[in-house]
Amino acid sequence: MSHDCRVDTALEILVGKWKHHILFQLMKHDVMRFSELKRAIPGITQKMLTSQLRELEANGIVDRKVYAQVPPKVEYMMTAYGESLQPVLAAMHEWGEKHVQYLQSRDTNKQVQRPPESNDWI
Amino acid sequence: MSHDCRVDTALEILVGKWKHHILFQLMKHDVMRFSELKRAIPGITQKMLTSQLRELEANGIVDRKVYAQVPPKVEYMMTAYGESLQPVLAAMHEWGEKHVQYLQSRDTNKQVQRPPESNDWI
DNA sequence: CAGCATCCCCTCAGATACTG
DNA sequence: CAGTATCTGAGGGGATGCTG
Repeated sequence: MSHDCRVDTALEILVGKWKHHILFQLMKHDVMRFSELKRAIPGITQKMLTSQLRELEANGIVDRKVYAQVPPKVEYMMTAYGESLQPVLAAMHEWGEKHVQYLQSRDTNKQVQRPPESNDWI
Repeated sequence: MSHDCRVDTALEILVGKWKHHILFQLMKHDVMRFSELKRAIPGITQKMLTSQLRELEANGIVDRKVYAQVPPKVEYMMTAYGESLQPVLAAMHEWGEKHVQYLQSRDTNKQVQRPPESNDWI
């Protein structure tokens, strides 16, 4: 009743300037080291990457594996539970694409059609 | 910046402390006046309600109908296009519910690992 | 390599007051 | 009734430096 809806719960997980980029990478690559993630997400700082990963970890979305060695090696991967976000992200991605087209067709007619992309969500 | 996925496009529409509450109400009621929305969403201020509605309107999600009369009367409703958000919100809501349960079961029983594959989320 | 610690800025959103 | 107009504080996020 007062649950209104749990959309905000999902939003809390996804909101954050970089969180869905991280999820995108981890869903694409299975396992990634910290530096790999940083390289794969242009513009992100260590601080942001760390904090966002910590939040995702605290929510059970990603797993963190630390190897006791020097130099340090830390691997990140989606948890099985985290994978359950896939349909949600897919729905958002799909709608987002439609919305981009919608805005283009609405705002102006001289706008060129969007070129094909290769790195979409599954 | 990120051309690899359109999740952020959907996020831009949904993010905002009150936006999904407004969408929830408008999807439930078809047509609502400004004051009805304000009453239906406890805690929201006029400023927030106005600004969020303006953004939704600018994105073609909601429609604003002004009656030229005194006192003023303004009605808000989902656009046909805005209705296309419904499956996205439904997916997020569904996942949010599962996540709440997941957090509860994880917090109340920290020793036992939850079997990830035998589940019905999604 | 993978971080933590600081400092700082800027936006979001709350409170309050005013208006056609 | 349905809005504007201001002021303000909190915190999300950036830049930089240090460390095991």
